[in-house]
Amino acid sequence: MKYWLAKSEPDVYGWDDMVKEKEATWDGVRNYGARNNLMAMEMHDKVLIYHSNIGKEVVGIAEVSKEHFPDPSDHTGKWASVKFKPLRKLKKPVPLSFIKTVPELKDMVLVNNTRLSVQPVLEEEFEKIVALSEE
DNA sequence: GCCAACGTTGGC
DNA sequence: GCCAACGTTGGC
Repeated sequence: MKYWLAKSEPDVYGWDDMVKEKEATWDGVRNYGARNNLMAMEMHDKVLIYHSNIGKEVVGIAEVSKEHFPDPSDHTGKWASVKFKPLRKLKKPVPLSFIKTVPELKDMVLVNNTRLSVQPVLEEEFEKIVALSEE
């Protein structure tokens, strides 16, 4: 079981849109690092969904419901896409500004490489964020 | 709206 | 293969 974090701008496609559609196709990723992460995902891996720009917070947990396949929005055949199924919304969103103050989370890619839109998360980090969302 | 950080492109 | 120029992302 692996853990990930995926970013999305909520005014383009956010948590609520995922829930409405029951399953989200994560396409349009045009960054090699992010693509490599998409391709490393396996069924049922857990994914934190993060809202960038508006909110700047982790809002929910999803799981991988379809492993990588060619990105339908791409015609070069270079890019990959996956599908996520929303599992549950966090009781309380966990904002980036707060994550930055938590010593256990200071090494998260989210904090150190703000521009990577699909990134790995350690199990401890994942658990910590879930715990923080329930305080 | 600005700007820093980073990734990608293209000239050499 | 290096590096400058440029474009994009995303926090503030």
